[in-house]
Parts: sequence; structure tokens; C-alpha cells
Amino acid sequence: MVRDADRTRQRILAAAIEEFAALGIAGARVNHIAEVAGCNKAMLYAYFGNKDQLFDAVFAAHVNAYVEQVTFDATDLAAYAGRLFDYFEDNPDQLRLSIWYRLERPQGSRLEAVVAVNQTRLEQLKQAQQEGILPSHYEPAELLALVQSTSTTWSSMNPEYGIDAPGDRTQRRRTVTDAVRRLLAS
Amino acid sequence: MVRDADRTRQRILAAAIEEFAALGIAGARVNHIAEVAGCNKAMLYAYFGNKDQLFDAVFAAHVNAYVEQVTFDATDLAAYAGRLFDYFEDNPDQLRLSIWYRLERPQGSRLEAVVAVNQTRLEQLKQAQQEGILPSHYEPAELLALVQSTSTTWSSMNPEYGIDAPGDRTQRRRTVTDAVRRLLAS
DNA sequence: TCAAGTCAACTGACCATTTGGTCGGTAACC
DNA sequence: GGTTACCGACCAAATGGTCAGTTGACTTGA
Repeated sequence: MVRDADRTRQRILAAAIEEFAALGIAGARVNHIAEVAGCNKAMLYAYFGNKDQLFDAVFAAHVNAYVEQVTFDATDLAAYAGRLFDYFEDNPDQLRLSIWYRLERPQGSRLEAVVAVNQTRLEQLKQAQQEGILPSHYEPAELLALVQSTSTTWSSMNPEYGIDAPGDRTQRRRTVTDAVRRLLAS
Repeated sequence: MVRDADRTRQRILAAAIEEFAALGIAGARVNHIAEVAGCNKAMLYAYFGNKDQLFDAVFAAHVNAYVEQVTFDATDLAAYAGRLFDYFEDNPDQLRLSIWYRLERPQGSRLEAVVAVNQTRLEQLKQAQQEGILPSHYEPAELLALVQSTSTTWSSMNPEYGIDAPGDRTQRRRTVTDAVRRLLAS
């Protein structure tokens, strides 16, 4: 057996992402994560502290990947919505993680890094509005929220509502970008 | 102690709604539900079978309330969106239940009753389109999905994104109905 | 070159507690 | 007196977490 702390850490993290995305914090089993990672449970505690902190690490990784991969562009929100759509379509686990986080984390526990990123985006939106690139019938925060929620329209549909998302991903994507364009139309 | 099977059942259900909405299926504790309901745990099993079936009962109750209270109107989707907004604003627990359901229930487990209701709505949308009351640039399913997701825009924002929902509920509501109107504009 | 020593990666067995679930019995109501 | 709502106590299994000890890689020193 090769000994490699980094690799082990990485394997644990990967297994944890899978487990948490599928089952949430309360549903995830530490034993199972260790098993999938192919290492001893104690390593998990050595590297990450405890179950909650492991989730924090997983979620932080998700946020980083998200901010890094989905570039924001206040001057072309439809394109941004498209990228957002693609990202969550390609990484459904990431979307689930976000939702688990929202449900299972006590309100008020914000990641300052993300708040900062968001502040910047709101500023950019405000400026684009002042320059007339974006319409002003919504506040920056409203714009961001609407775009965000439109982009994840399909993935956030409850199956209970029995809506069959169009099988065609291209079509779904077009609907998203089109909807954002309509929201911005004057 | 007064003996009343119905009342006890009701108390268990109420406690279960609270618990499941707050913690989800995996996170909910049967002991705690019984405690809050002020009755013995065994009653819970006598009336509902087991934890999963109790959640089913809770969720079915939610779906019933939802279908009953939020009247659908294919000819005025903006108003429908407003009602939807109000409903989830007034009953945040119900929204959380829906999300838990989506996350924790194995895909493919649909409530036939809801699928039926939804089928009807899709039909109504289609007809409204044929009559020219609704525009045809979206499929009925797309319309329903967009309206749904727009209505819950604020409640589905991850705090991670640091967006402060406008404190003013009236303003949030106006944004929702306005957005739906824009989606329908030709 | 190689034995001794060090330190960090790793393990298996273990623990206290919690959890979903059950059962024999009790007491209120018809 | 029978039915049924209800309860306390209990159980096996699972769960998050710990710990004493082992193993392997690298450093040291002769």
C-alpha cells in the first residue's frame, strides 16, 4: 500500500461528495464514506474533524468550483443563465449539495467568501443598469435571483408536480435563455 | 386523559409535519415527534405504520392542501403565480416538505393523484393557447415549470449566494407576478 | 552502506449513545 | 365485559466517534 496523505484526503472528499449529494448531512453515513474511499474511518476524522466539518469541506469545494467555472457577465445575463444551466446539468450533484446546504444548515451561517463574490456581482449589475445595458425595472438583487431560479427551473421541479422535463437538453437550455431574455425586455 | 383516536392522530400528524419540514426524513426523530405530539411512540406506529409511511401521510396532506388552496387559472398565470407565492410565503413548511420529498424520495415514485391534476392543468394551458389567451412560444409544460419556479424564486435562493431577499413581501410578490407577465409577453 | 530512530499514515477493535421499532399490559369507554 | 386507545419498558441494530497500537517511509549517524 502506497502511503499518500493527499491522495487519501482526496479520495475521502470524493466519496463524501457522492454520499452527501445523495443523502444529505443527516442521511450520509460516515462508515459508508470511509468504505467507498477505501480507507479507515479514523482517517476521515483525522483529516476533517467530524461529519459536519467534512460536509463543510465538501461544500466549500463545490462553491469554489462553481465560482471558478461559471463566469459571470452582467452585460449578457442570458448567456450567463445558459452557463449556469450547463453547469448544473453537467454536475447535478453540485445542485443537490446546494439544496441540502440550504435545508440542513442553520440559517444565518453564510460563507463570507461567497457573500463577497455576490456583492461584486450586484455592483456589476447596478453599473450595467446605469450604462443602460440592463433595464432598470428590477433591482440588481431581483435580477440575480430571477436569473438564478430560471436557470435551475427544470432541476428544481418536484416530480410530484408530474411535469416531464423535455427530454431534449438543448430545448430546455433554449427555454432558459429565452426566458431570461424576456425578463429583460422592456 | 380524554381518549380520542382522531385527535391523537391529528396531533401526531401536526408534530410530524413540523419535524419533517425542519429536518427531513433522515433527520427527523420518531421519538421527538411522539414527544411533541404528547403521546407514546407506539401510537405513531399503530396509526401510521412506520417512519416512512408517516412521512407519506404528511406529504399527502401537504399535496391536498396545496391543490385545494392554490386554485389554478390557465387564463391568468400571473395571478396564479401570486397565489402560489402567497401560499408558500404563508406556509414555508410546505415548501420545505416538497423539497425534502424531491431530495429524499427515490426518483420515479410519483403520486398518481398529483400527476392527474397536473395533466389537467397542462390540458387547460394547451386550450388557452389555442384560444389565443396564452402565447405559444412555450410548451404547456415549459409554462408551468417557469411559473412554478418564478413563484418560488425567493424561497429557493441559497443563502450562500448572499442575496438578501427584499424585506418587503409586497415588493417580492410584485416582482414575481411582473416576471410572469414578462414571460408571457410577445 | 546499513542499522537505529523518528514521525506521520494508517488500522482494527471498541465504546457510548441513539435510533427505529416492538410487546405485554393497563385503563377508559361503550 | 369486551373492545380499543394508550403506555412503559425494552431490544437489536446502527451510528458517530475514539484510541492504542502497527506499519511504512524517511532521516540520522557511524
